[in-house]
Amino acid sequence: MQYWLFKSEALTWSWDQQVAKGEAGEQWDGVRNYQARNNMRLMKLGDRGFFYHSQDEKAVVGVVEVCAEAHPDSTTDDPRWECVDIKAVGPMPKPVTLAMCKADPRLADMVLVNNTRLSVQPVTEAEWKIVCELGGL
DNA sequence: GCCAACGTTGGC
DNA sequence: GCCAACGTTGGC
Repeated sequence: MQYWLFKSEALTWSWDQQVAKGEAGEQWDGVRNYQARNNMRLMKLGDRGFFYHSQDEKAVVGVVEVCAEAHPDSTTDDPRWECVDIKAVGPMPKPVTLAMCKADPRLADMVLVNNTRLSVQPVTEAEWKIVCELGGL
Protein backbone atom coordinates (compact mmCIF):
# COMPACT_ATOMS: atom_id res chain seq x y z
CA MET A 1 0.00 0.00 0.00
CA GLN A 2 1.22 3.41 -0.97
CA TYR A 3 0.48 6.76 0.60
CA TRP A 4 -0.14 10.10 -1.13
CA LEU A 5 -1.11 13.69 -0.56
CA PHE A 6 -3.70 15.60 -2.59
CA LYS A 7 -3.56 19.35 -2.50
CA SER A 8 -6.55 21.54 -3.23
CA GLU A 9 -7.56 25.12 -2.78
CA ALA A 10 -10.54 25.09 -0.46
CA LEU A 11 -12.31 27.57 -2.72
CA THR A 12 -12.02 25.27 -5.72
CA TRP A 13 -12.63 21.87 -4.17
CA SER A 14 -12.93 21.54 -0.42
CA TRP A 15 -12.89 18.65 2.01
CA ASP A 16 -16.60 19.25 2.68
CA GLN A 17 -17.37 18.81 -1.00
CA GLN A 18 -15.31 15.64 -1.05
CA VAL A 19 -17.20 14.27 1.97
CA ALA A 20 -20.51 15.11 0.29
CA LYS A 21 -19.62 12.76 -2.56
CA GLY A 22 -19.63 9.88 -0.10
CA GLU A 23 -18.71 6.36 -1.12
CA ALA A 24 -18.96 7.13 -4.83
CA GLY A 25 -16.02 9.50 -4.59
CA GLU A 26 -15.04 11.95 -7.28
CA GLN A 27 -12.38 12.18 -9.93
CA TRP A 28 -9.37 14.28 -8.98
CA ASP A 29 -9.49 16.25 -12.21
CA GLY A 30 -7.81 19.36 -13.45
CA VAL A 31 -4.23 18.25 -12.90
CA ARG A 32 -2.02 19.64 -15.68
CA ASN A 33 1.35 18.74 -14.33
CA TYR A 34 3.35 15.72 -15.44
CA GLN A 35 4.83 14.89 -12.07
CA ALA A 36 1.44 14.97 -10.42
CA ARG A 37 -0.06 12.87 -13.20
CA ASN A 38 2.74 10.36 -13.00
CA ASN A 39 2.07 9.99 -9.31
CA MET A 40 -1.58 9.30 -10.02
CA ARG A 41 -0.66 6.65 -12.56
CA LEU A 42 1.20 4.83 -9.80
CA MET A 43 -1.82 4.72 -7.52
CA LYS A 44 -3.61 1.46 -6.79
CA LEU A 45 -7.09 0.77 -5.54
CA GLY A 46 -7.16 1.12 -1.79
CA ASP A 47 -4.14 3.42 -1.52
CA ARG A 48 -4.59 6.08 1.12
CA GLY A 49 -3.98 9.79 0.83
CA PHE A 50 -4.08 12.99 2.82
CA PHE A 51 -6.42 15.77 1.73
CA TYR A 52 -4.62 19.09 2.08
CA HIS A 53 -6.10 22.57 1.88
CA SER A 54 -3.62 25.02 0.36
CA GLN A 55 -3.73 28.82 0.52
CA ASP A 56 -5.72 29.93 3.59
CA GLU A 57 -5.75 26.88 5.80
CA LYS A 58 -2.51 25.15 4.78
CA ALA A 59 -3.36 21.97 6.64
CA VAL A 60 -4.08 18.30 6.17
CA VAL A 61 -7.76 18.08 6.97
CA GLY A 62 -8.75 14.53 6.07
CA VAL A 63 -7.93 11.07 4.79
CA VAL A 64 -9.05 9.74 1.42
CA GLU A 65 -8.84 6.42 -0.40
CA VAL A 66 -8.23 5.73 -4.09
CA CYS A 67 -11.45 4.19 -5.46
CA ALA A 68 -10.59 4.17 -9.17
CA GLU A 69 -7.17 3.92 -10.78
CA ALA A 70 -5.89 6.36 -13.41
CA HIS A 71 -8.24 7.05 -16.33
CA PRO A 72 -8.62 9.92 -18.83
CA ASP A 73 -9.53 13.27 -17.29
CA SER A 74 -13.05 14.01 -18.49
CA THR A 75 -12.53 17.76 -18.14
CA THR A 76 -10.21 17.85 -21.15
CA ASP A 77 -9.90 16.33 -24.61
CA ASP A 78 -6.15 16.28 -24.28
CA PRO A 79 -5.21 12.59 -23.95
CA ARG A 80 -2.11 13.44 -21.94
CA TRP A 81 -4.06 14.09 -18.79
CA GLU A 82 -5.39 11.41 -16.51
CA CYS A 83 -6.76 11.27 -13.01
CA VAL A 84 -7.85 8.89 -10.29
CA ASP A 85 -11.04 8.87 -8.23
CA ILE A 86 -10.86 9.33 -4.49
CA LYS A 87 -13.40 9.07 -1.70
CA ALA A 88 -13.36 10.54 1.78
CA VAL A 89 -12.46 8.14 4.58
CA GLY A 90 -12.59 10.48 7.55
CA PRO A 91 -11.53 13.87 8.87
CA MET A 92 -8.41 14.65 10.86
CA PRO A 93 -9.49 15.08 14.48
CA LYS A 94 -6.97 17.91 14.55
CA PRO A 95 -5.91 19.46 11.22
CA VAL A 96 -2.16 19.12 10.73
CA THR A 97 -0.86 22.46 9.57
CA LEU A 98 2.08 23.12 7.33
CA ALA A 99 3.72 24.92 10.24
CA MET A 100 3.44 21.78 12.35
CA CYS A 101 5.06 19.71 9.60
CA LYS A 102 7.88 22.20 9.24
CA ALA A 103 8.39 22.26 13.00
CA ASP A 104 8.78 18.48 13.23
CA PRO A 105 12.34 17.42 12.35
CA ARG A 106 11.08 13.95 11.41
CA LEU A 107 9.18 15.54 8.50
CA ALA A 108 12.08 17.59 7.17
CA ASP A 109 12.20 15.55 3.96
CA MET A 110 8.47 15.53 3.32
CA VAL A 111 7.60 16.69 -0.20
CA LEU A 112 4.97 19.01 1.22
CA VAL A 113 7.69 20.89 3.07
CA ASN A 114 10.21 20.94 0.23
CA ASN A 115 8.27 21.17 -3.01
CA THR A 116 5.37 23.41 -2.24
CA ARG A 117 4.05 23.53 -5.77
CA LEU A 118 3.51 19.85 -6.48
CA SER A 119 -0.20 19.14 -6.16
CA VAL A 120 -0.14 15.34 -5.96
CA GLN A 121 2.69 13.98 -3.86
CA PRO A 122 3.97 10.67 -2.52
CA VAL A 123 4.11 10.28 1.26
CA THR A 124 6.33 7.67 2.92
CA GLU A 125 4.89 5.24 5.42
CA ALA A 126 6.96 6.84 8.19
CA GLU A 127 5.66 10.30 7.29
CA TRP A 128 2.12 8.98 7.10
CA LYS A 129 2.30 7.64 10.65
CA ILE A 130 3.80 10.84 12.01
CA VAL A 131 1.17 13.06 10.41
CA CYS A 132 -1.61 10.76 11.65
CA GLU A 133 -0.16 10.98 15.13
CA LEU A 134 0.02 14.78 14.96
CA GLY A 135 -3.57 14.84 13.74
CA GLY A 136 -4.83 12.73 16.62
CA LEU A 137 -5.70 9.64 14.57
C1' DG B 1 -0.54 41.71 -2.60
C1' DC B 2 4.07 40.32 -3.32
C1' DC B 3 7.51 37.35 -4.57
C1' DA B 4 10.11 32.98 -5.06
C1' DA B 5 10.09 28.59 -7.16
C1' DC B 6 9.06 25.96 -10.71
C1' DG B 7 7.02 24.20 -15.11
C1' DT B 8 5.92 25.05 -19.84
C1' DT B 9 6.25 27.23 -24.23
C1' DG B 10 8.34 28.77 -28.26
C1' DG B 11 12.13 30.92 -30.90
C1' DC B 12 16.51 30.04 -32.56
C1' DG C 1 18.35 20.82 -27.85
C1' DC C 2 19.03 25.06 -25.38
C1' DC C 3 17.45 28.92 -23.10
C1' DA C 4 14.75 33.08 -22.36
C1' DA C 5 10.19 34.55 -21.49
C1' DC C 6 6.16 33.82 -19.45
C1' DG C 7 2.42 31.90 -16.49
C1' DT C 8 0.96 29.66 -12.30
C1' DT C 9 1.14 28.10 -7.68
C1' DG C 10 1.37 28.78 -3.00
C1' DG C 11 3.64 30.58 1.21
C1' DC C 12 4.29 34.68 3.67
